[in-house]
Amino acid sequence: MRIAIVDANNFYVSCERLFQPSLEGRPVVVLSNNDGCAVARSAEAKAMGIQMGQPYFQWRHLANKHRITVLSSNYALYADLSNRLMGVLGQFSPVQEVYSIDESFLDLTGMTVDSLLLGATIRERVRRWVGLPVCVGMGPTKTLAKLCNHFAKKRPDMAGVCDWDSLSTEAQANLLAETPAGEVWGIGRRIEDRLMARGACSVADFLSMNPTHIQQQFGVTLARTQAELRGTPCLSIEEVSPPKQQIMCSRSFGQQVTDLTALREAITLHTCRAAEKLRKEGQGAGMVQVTIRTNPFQTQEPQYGRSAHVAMRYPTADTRKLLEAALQGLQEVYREGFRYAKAGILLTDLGTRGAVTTDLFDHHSADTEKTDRLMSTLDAVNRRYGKSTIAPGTAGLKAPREWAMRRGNTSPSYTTRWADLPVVSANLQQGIVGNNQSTGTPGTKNRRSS
DNA sequence: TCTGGGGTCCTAGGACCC
DNA sequence: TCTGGGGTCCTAGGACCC
Repeated sequence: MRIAIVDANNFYVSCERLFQPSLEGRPVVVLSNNDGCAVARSAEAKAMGIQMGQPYFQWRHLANKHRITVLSSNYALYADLSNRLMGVLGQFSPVQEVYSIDESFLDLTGMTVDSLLLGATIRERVRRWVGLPVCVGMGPTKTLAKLCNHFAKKRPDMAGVCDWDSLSTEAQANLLAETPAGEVWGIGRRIEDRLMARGACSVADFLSMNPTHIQQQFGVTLARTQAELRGTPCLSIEEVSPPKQQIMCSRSFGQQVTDLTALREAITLHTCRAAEKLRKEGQGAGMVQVTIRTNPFQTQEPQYGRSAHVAMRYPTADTRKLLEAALQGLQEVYREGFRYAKAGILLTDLGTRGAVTTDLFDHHSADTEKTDRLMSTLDAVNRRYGKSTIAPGTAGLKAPREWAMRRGNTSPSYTTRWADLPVVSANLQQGIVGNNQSTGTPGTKNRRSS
């Protein structure tokens, strides 16, 4: 096998820089929802000591002092650029696995091209056609390819491309000895600590451990990781993503809420979004789980958190039925007197809606063709005129909601909203769309060649 | 004052079966 | 003076990923 993994550098930051070139060479950080934590950092911001996942309030002083550009996350922009990136990468192999929003595995098995040349070509083409910087790692297994991708990012002399098989035996050994085991794909904080307690600090140390002991003490997953590092493939490329097993929609509130009405609004909106995803997947849910909780970081406040499971009679994708179940679950878990920080719903027991044995005496439970048509129409309207144009009454009418997400500094949706297109002049923009705040004009996503 | 939102897989232990 | 052996299914919790 020969596998490549292509991974964008500081993906969210690079997306922002693409439309704001003045940010090039300057420290930039993109925040998580609610402007909570750092989720993407430019090289300059990393050098200032800002950690991945670190809460904003802990490094706000640094941001002020060093004039760091701090942006709220703009998922419409990132998702669109991700699609373009994946499209270009797909041209380099018939077998592609889109692994995450900014990463893709490519199967290069049997190709005769020179690895380093191919890697350089991929980088050049993505840079030119999409505008994003990427690094390429290659190897005989996914885990080795990932490790090489790490090397390609860390070592300037590699020029963004690293192929395991092109390295000399000596170079391989040196890299393995220099690299901490925690950098390996599949070794997280906990396992790294346990490995260190056994004296294994580097990847080389980890490789020298007895596979049988690894399996016994750490489980089969880590044993596979070790085998992959030794060049034995255990993980294959998954071209078609297997059907989802669960769909989750949850959000922290911009500010904490106490009353049931606000929670009902949030749960309603989350259920609608989850049901939409469910229909996109072509599935139905057999179980709805509702969760609410207070803020665990506010240790001096009374804490409360609970989930309720509500079973559906049949796997369904009908927003109304799922919502009824969700609100019933919320009623069960809600207690007065707490300041809630987060609410969410989880759809599980997913199955194909067609493959249902209907109840002889209950003709109204399973999704009917009429239901499907209604839901399709609902989705079409909300796609056309913007999210929640049609929403259940329990979503509330008051906008903006006081618990809405905090987003201090979001960039425009440059590629998915006509009004935000960077090429349109200000006058023209006024003439065409006025101050219309509605989202995506239909089809914009597919007209990216223009 | 301020701490994200998704997912997956594996394992251990309990309930239950014959 | 004493209570088998073998199996499945389910769930909660822990680990990982981005």
